[in-house]
Amino acid sequence: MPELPEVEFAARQLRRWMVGRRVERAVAEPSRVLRGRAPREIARALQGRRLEAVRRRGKYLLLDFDGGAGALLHLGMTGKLVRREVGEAEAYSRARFELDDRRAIHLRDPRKFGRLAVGPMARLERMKEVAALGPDANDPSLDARALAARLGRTCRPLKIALMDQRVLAGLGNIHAAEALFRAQLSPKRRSDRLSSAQLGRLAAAIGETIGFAFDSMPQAEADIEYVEEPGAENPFLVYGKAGERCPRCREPLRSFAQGGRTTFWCPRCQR
DNA sequence: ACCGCTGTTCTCCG
DNA sequence: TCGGAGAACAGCGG
Repeated sequence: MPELPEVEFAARQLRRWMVGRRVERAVAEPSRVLRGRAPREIARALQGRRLEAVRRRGKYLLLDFDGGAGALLHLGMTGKLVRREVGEAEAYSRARFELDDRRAIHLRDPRKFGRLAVGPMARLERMKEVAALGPDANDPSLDARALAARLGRTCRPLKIALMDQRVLAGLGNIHAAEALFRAQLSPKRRSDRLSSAQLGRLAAAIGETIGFAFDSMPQAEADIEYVEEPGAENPFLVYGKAGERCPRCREPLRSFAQGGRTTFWCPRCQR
């Protein structure tokens, strides 16, 4: 499920549900989500702590508890946060925080691609995956110059570089393809050979892509669970639309494999 | 029944 | 050291 917009949605939900609350019990099942750490380490690190803040860095969630304690959460491909009553079962729950309001926040992750780590926040922030993250794709100061500094570091194809979290944090397969379509740039182009006009277009396109995704998402004020209805229409411009006509030039859209993922694009108007 | 997949990380290879 | 391919993780939906 999650790229940057969905993770931002999860961050907002978590703030509403959990900031200011005390964790009465933290429970985790042994699973690869814990990366070999013992469930009781989760319990020991978080039990009795009050959540002070929730931050998002790219697709990571950083939970700041009192006393400098922290939790680092990545939703992987199928992870999601849900709120239940304490005692209510949740399928595929890999960890849960039982709060002082009789609610339990579960990390539900059927495929176990997600990740939960706990410990002093200072240590979590020094972990390589977090420390090496590029600037947030949603950062309003991301302009042509900033993008040039990031993309100039590699000669890989644009689409691959945009999905590299060390280059830019937050874009995944869908939004990288969507941003390139909006910028009219080929996913195959070398990252380090863009003109400043093209970089400007790309910076704007990334902002539009993320903004559009935010806008088409339910706002986190209500206690709704974010689930796409089955049969809902594909909301994207090119993702998942191979064979359909380009919304800009009517050329049939195409797809091809790139870095083990499927890239969707318009071969006519993306150059 | 089979294939693909909104993510990350690892290994193997050039 | 870089980069590409493929595998692994594991369940669901088309």
